[in-house]
Amino acid sequence: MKNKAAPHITVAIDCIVFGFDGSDLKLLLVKRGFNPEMNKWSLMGGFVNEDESVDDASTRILNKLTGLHGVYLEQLHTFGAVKRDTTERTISIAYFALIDIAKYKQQLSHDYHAEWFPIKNVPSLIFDHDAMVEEAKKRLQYKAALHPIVFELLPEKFTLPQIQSMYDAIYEVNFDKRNFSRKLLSTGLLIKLNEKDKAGSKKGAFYYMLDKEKYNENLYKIFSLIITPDHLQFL
Amino acid sequence: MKNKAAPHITVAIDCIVFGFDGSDLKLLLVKRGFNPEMNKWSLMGGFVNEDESVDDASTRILNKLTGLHGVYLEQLHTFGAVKRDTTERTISIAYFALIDIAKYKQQLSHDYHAEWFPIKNVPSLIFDHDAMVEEAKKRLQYKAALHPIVFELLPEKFTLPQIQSMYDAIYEVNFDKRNFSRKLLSTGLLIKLNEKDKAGSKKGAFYYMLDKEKYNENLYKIFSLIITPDHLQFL
DNA sequence: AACATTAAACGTTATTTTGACGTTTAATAG
DNA sequence: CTATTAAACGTCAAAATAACGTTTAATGTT
Repeated sequence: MKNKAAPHITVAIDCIVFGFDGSDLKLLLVKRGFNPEMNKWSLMGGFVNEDESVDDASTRILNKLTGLHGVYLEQLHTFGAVKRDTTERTISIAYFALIDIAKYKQQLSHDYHAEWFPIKNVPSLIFDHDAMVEEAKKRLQYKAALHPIVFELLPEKFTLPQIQSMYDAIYEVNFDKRNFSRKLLSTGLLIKLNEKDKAGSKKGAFYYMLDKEKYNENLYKIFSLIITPDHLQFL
Repeated sequence: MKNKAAPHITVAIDCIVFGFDGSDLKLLLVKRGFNPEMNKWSLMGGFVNEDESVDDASTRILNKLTGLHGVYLEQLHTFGAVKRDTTERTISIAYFALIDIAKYKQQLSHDYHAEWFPIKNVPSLIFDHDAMVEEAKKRLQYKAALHPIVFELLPEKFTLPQIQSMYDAIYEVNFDKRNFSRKLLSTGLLIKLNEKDKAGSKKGAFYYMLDKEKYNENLYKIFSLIITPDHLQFL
């Protein structure tokens, strides 16, 4: 099939930005600043330029809002219904990002009116953005079942109760804290520090960090956290 | 950001078609019929029309070559490097399909010169099609770890040695046949038939089929097939 | 200083699952 | 009737599991 007759379509990028603040999983939304659907909550997005790859475009767009570099960013799914945008035919390549909220600099929020929402309390969004968020949540569940990517949501040092809170939020279940802790520590992925975080209890919880040297050989062990039927409801 | 200034880009579909013939996992390739790269092996593809969604486009393109309906088709990844196509800027939305080769009607192969290749013996492909195949293999490994989608590669009735052969091919390992069989049967996903397939041995192997009634409640159990470190090398 | 309180840490137990592997069986060929 | 072959059936010690209880560290109050 020759290329010349092929239609040309506008290609957009939409970003589903997940953040964790130490106790809750959150989603970053922006107020749309123009018609149609002005002033409604939306995912952050933009268009792909002619001289950049779609991955470069998504990095540029994400950096423009958050000011962050080196954020975990993964392509999710391309949404391509004919009438998904009311102005003209547009396909959107959706990416999801994982951000430690403590690292997020809010310097751009006056430009975009960006705001974090708890994942359980997301307002209705424009176009197919609701569907994008659902798809991203599901992808996160799949990915986190077999890969420790959710550590991208944590700061360099974190506690066991914090990690568990994050897993509880992602899978929408309550893991047994004794079994969760035993299994996670048995993966060999963590280094225990001598400092404690006293914010959550009187005793204080030990800080941990990822053992980068053993990461590659132990990362597959993360699956053992989720093998109980209750934790596999997302399938 | 307003839409009017956004560039328009050609949007293509490329299909990675996996098939299983009862003993080997295979990939369907076509000989490219026009320049550039005429007569070289390539994935099957086409362009998205203005009046169809990307999912409809992929179904149309796949049906055009294979003649099959109801084929398992899943969006894989959008490839969007600037110069991935030498004629003009094109992004490609890659899908992978799973086909039972016995159902495949070769009526189109004179149009496209389509041919099955064993997954371990794939020739070099045009553009970024090699990367698409690698990405699809990895996605299949991820997906099959948590979901019994690979049954889409099997006929209605299949044997235990056939399923294992398929898993061995997907994960590039040799599962222990006694443990594999015990675990798979313990999922409750299969119904044992009274017929035997005598092609592979003198005793003959019992046929099984999927228990559709118990599918939803048992599908998560498929993960138990792959929890040994050797089987998780794809992570 | 003593006591109360709280969440984190440490732990127990019966059951289930696991990997590694051997043996028996069904059916065909000679 | 015997030999052969792959499928089916199985054993076993070790490891992991879910469910849950107890102890500890540290702070606040009296």
